[in-house]
Amino acid sequence: MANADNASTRDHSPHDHAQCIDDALDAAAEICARRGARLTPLRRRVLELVWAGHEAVKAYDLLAKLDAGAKPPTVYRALDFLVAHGLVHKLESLNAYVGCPRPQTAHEGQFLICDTCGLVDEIDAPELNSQLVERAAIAGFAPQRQTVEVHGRCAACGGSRS
Amino acid sequence: MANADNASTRDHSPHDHAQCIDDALDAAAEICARRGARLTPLRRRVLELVWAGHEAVKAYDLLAKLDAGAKPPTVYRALDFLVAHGLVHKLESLNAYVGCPRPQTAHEGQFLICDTCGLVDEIDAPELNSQLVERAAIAGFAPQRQTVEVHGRCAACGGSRS
DNA sequence: CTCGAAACGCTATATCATAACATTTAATTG
DNA sequence: CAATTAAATGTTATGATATAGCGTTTCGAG
Repeated sequence: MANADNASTRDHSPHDHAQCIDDALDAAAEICARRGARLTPLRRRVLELVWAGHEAVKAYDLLAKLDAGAKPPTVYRALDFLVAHGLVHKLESLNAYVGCPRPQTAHEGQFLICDTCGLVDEIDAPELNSQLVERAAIAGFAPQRQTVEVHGRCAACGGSRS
Repeated sequence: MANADNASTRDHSPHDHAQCIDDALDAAAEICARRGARLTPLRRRVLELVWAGHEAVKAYDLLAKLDAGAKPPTVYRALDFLVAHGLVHKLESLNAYVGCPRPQTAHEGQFLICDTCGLVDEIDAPELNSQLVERAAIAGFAPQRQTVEVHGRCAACGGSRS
């Protein structure tokens, strides 16, 4: 029973993905404007490419889709900017990137990554977050950044049901 | 107030680290024997090198410490074995490796990583784990592997106190 | 002792990422 | 609006991480 209203950002159900891209670009423009950050054509283009789907994207794949002749620093710099502004998250366990569906509010991403179809679902689990912080505090540890990535099978690929 | 009895595996307090290494090697030997897995001299040596401290270790640093002339596949294969048997964990956010202090029981690691001194503290937070699983279930997602890595400052480096 | 599987050595190459410096573009300000 | 300067981008080179593929050695099973 797929349910578009559950807490997931997105599943692989058919949807108007052009809308996802538009939303992401619009949100990015607004956020950058508000902060005085420059969403240059290059950065905008990279963001658009990252949002080609709801899957993780590799830096060199982006590179290949930019005008021929683009060099690695070009794409890495754009990604650095996008990550710094929370428009894109880096998935450490994949060395890949994914668009952030809720860039308006600063947050660490927590991800469900389907190893079968590649879908990346960013979940919003504040209770998880606070448990992690609390748990760290017990050890006298001051958290600054967290990586939470769960690999497995999404619902569409036969996760809990089929 | 460092306290050796808190839930952390280890802090940077002075301790008999030779004992840590011995324990790890003994545990590894027993586990491998029980499973019919071969803890060869090379694998044992790599495990020992990983346990040089409670910090994350890079594959190429290990390589440099092996007999001159060792090639990358040598160390990566040893690490693959150690990781597969839960004797070592890979830290995805660092592309580095750390010895597992509790290899007897299969588990996913959850780590507090001090960006100041490099200390890696593997915590055991089953409640965190089950929350993650539960949260995944809501999305119909079947978890198979998780990466939980928190970066920040450990107590000794001025995390919660000094 | 022989055989077959596992481990290891080795070469080459793929993949991921950044340092350093030159050039261009854009915002600032006089 | 021209001069100045800071930010962004282009470019070359290289560093860092990781694996494919194949030949050789080691080791346990029969």
